[in-house]
Order: sequence, then C-alpha cells, then structure tokens
Amino acid sequence: MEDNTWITVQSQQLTPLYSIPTVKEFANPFVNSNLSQSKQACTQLLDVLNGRIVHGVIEKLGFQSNLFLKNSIVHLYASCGEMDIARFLFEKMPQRDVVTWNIMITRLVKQEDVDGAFGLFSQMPERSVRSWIAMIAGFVQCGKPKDAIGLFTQMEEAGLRPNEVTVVAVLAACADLGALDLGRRIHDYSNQSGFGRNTHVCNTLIDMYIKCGCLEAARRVFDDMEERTIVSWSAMIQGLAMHGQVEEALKLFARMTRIGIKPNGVTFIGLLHACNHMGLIDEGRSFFAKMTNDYGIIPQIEHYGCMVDLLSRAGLLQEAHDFIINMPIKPNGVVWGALLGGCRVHKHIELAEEAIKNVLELDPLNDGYYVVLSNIYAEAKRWEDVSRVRKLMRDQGVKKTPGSSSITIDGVVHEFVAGDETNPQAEEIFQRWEKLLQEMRLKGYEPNTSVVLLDMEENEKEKVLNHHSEKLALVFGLMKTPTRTPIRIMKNLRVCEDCHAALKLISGIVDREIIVRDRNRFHCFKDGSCSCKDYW
DNA sequence: CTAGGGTTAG
Repeated sequence: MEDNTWITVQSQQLTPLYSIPTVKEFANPFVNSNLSQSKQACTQLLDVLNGRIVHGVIEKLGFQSNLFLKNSIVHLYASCGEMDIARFLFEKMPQRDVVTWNIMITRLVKQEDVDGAFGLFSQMPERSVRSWIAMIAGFVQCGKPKDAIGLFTQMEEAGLRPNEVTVVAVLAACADLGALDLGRRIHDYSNQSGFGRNTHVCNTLIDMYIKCGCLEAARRVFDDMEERTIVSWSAMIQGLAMHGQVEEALKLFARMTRIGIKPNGVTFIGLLHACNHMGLIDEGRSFFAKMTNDYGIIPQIEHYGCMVDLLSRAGLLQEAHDFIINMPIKPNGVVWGALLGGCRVHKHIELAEEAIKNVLELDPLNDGYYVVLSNIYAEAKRWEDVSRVRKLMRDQGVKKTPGSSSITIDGVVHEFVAGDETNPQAEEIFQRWEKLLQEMRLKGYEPNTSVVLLDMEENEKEKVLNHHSEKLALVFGLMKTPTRTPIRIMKNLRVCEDCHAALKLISGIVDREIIVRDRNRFHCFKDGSCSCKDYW
C-alpha cells in the first residue's frame, strides 16, 4: 500500500495519456522483453509526451513494488530533463538503492548541477564505484580537477579499486592540472590492472601526457596501441601541434589518410591549430577547403575561429575581418577575440576597437578581452584609454584573473602568483632571481616593460616584471631540482613577451630544458631558443 | 537489465 501512494501521488500530478497503443506496447518493459529497446522507446516517447504515457502504462498494469521499475521511471524522467519530476519521485520513494542515487547524481552532473550532485553524493548511505565515478567525472566536467582528484584519493582510501572508467576520468583531471606524477602512477596502475590497453584509457593517456608536457610518452602510448580510433589520431595530431611539431603533425595526418582512416571535424581543428602555430597560411587555407571538398565536413564555429586566428596572427588583419563578416554562421566572442589578439600583435588599434565592440556584445564577462585591449592601449602609451578600459571592467564587475604558475616537486604542487611573497623561501627566490638577472644582462637582456599594462615608473614596472609568476616558479625549480633535469611549469594564462625572452636566455645560462604550458600551447626552451620559434 | 569513460579554436 505504501508503494501505491508513490504511484498515486504521481498520477494525480500528471494525467496519463493512453492514446498511442503501439508505442505504449513497445515502451512497456513488461510487454517488450527487450529492455534496452523498451527503454529507447520510452525515452523517445518521453521527449514527445513529457513522460506521462510510460508512467501511466506502468501504473495501469499495477506494477508497484518493483524497485528496478521505479529506478527506470526516475531515469526516464531525468534523462528527458524533467529533473523536478525525477526529484519528486526520488524523494517520495519508500526505498532506494544505490542505483537510484547514482541515476540522480549522474543526471545532475550532466545538467551541470555539480553542487546538487555532490549534495546527494554526500548523503548517500552507501556508495558503489559508479557513484564515485559519476562524481569524479562531474568535477572534471565542470572544471574542478582538484576536487576530482581529491575524491579519487578518498575513493582509494575507502578501499575501492578504480576501474578503467575511473582511470579515464582521473587522467582527464591530471591533464587539466598538468599533474604528471599522478598521471604516471595511474598509467602504471592501469597496466597492472590489465586495462592499460583499453582504447579509451590509451586515448586519455595520450592526452594526459601531451598536456603534461611529455610528448614522447604520449607518442609511445600512441605507437604501442593495437587499435587506434579517430580519437587517437586526432589527439596525437593536436598534441604535436600543441608542442610546435607542426611537420610531424602534418606527416601523421598523411599517414592516417594513407591507411584509409577518415578524419573528422576534430582532426581538422588539430591540423588548423598546427598551421596556426607556424603561420602556415596556405596550408591552413588548403585544409579548411579540403575538409568540406574532400570529406564533406561542414566547418563549425571552432574551425572559423582557427582561420581567423591564423590570418590575424599572420598580420592579414583586414582579410581576417572580411572573413568574419562573410562567414555563414554567426561569429561568437572567440572569433572576434582572435582578431583582437592579432590586432595586439600587429598594433592595429582601429580594428581592435571594432573587434572589441563585437566581443563585448557577445561575451562581456570574459576578463581576457579587456586585458588584451588594455595591453594594446598601454603599448601605445594611451593611458587614458587604459583607465577607461579598467573602468569598464569595474562597471561590468569583471576582474582580471591573476596569473599563476605552478611547479611540481617530489609530488607536491607549488603555486606562485605575481610578486608572491607567501612562499617560505620567498627571500631566497628573489635573491636567486637577482643573480640570474645579472647574468642575463651580460647576455644582453633588457626588461621589456611595455608588457606591463599599468601606468607607473619604469623601475616599478621592472619590479612587476621580475616577479611574474613563471619566473618565480622557474627559480624555485632551479633551487629544488638536480642540475640539468628538465623543469616543467604550468601557467594559467599566456606567457608575456618579457618572460618568453627571459626564459629563452635562462635555458642557455643554466643549461636546462624548460617546458612551460601556456593557456593553449607549450613552449620548450632549450639552449637559448624556444620550440615555438617565437611565433605564438 | 535501471547509473559510468576518450580528441575540440583564443
């Protein structure tokens, strides 16, 4: 009787519809013994009828005490986006099992309500591996890789053995964070557990190694794979592009097509990305044409974004502008932002103002664009315009994301922000920097203060520059790691020109490979030069 | 059986 209430309350809220008999039969899990078919039918139905029919069928047939069935209903409502109904049912249920909870958590995560999902996760009386996975994947998806890794640690502590799905989610978090140590550990664990050859796992390993700056390790995983999917190829091409190995990326694409693998839209993003990183305008144009002509792939906004970036970074600003005006789909903030970025490199204030006007209409809360514009004005010493941009930011309630760099030493992540004095060894770091600075000056280094966007005295600017987060992280790395070992630094924003010049020199002075992960690519500094060949 | 995973422009 108790169970009856659950159904009755619900059917009062929703009028059951019985008017489509064939679908009704097909969707009914007790008439159609093929459950996955039945479920599919239900899901389709629910899209059309808002869920009422299946529920009605089940009620009429009088199946009331089957928890499996109730879970199915909760799932069906939830998967059609009817979270209110799903939650209502969930709360009315006299009994729930771990699956019921997992269904709710999974759907909440899919709808990007991670807080809601975590709320339920915290309340669960017992958790299965799937509960942990749902939550870990949720944190990864919403850009909280640290929380994902924290949860993974707790899962291990709870004595649960991660399976291949967990591994994929955690590796994605490692990729986001550049957490190479954990990534390597998971790689070992995967091999030991026997799913190190799983295609999904390998694809994620490739991505993890790429984003942690270990291109060779990524390549090894790729080369050892038994079966490569288009995802594997695309990931590897994108990785080579990200590391400035443009020719190698194009070669891989040639190899791929030679053996008959068909590229998809993502593959072309990787290829265009590769062209962008070397200013290969003709090749980029040719790929853009090829994707539609040879493969029938309709360019998406991302592809247009790549093209605008390619053209404008190469200095073809007017052409980039016309390209945007003529594109068949509505440009977004990123597309105009790419033009803005090119205007900065090539110091074109007029076009920058046109670009920013469009950017701000489309994406007014993204601080990055204001900063670029402010930089353009600052480089032209137009300080009144700089302060106008700052006021605009204030009015919009937009704050500049502080630049921060991190370096991992013995498994511990050390994070630095500009002028950071919070590190216990801050004083030593600053001293080491001064010493390094002297050697750099001997090699002809001049601080490039034009990248400092504030209107202040030159010596003040130098101070700001000297304490950019990547420099602090680097000096710390030099102090804490054995001579000649490579140093890996992760940065949340793009490197500035001054840091780029400084890091080049330092790599020669201290005879170290310095690998810096930018917001969107890698710079590998070695013997006084950078893998990006100064085009970035 | 009802719940889970990979590559994506600046």
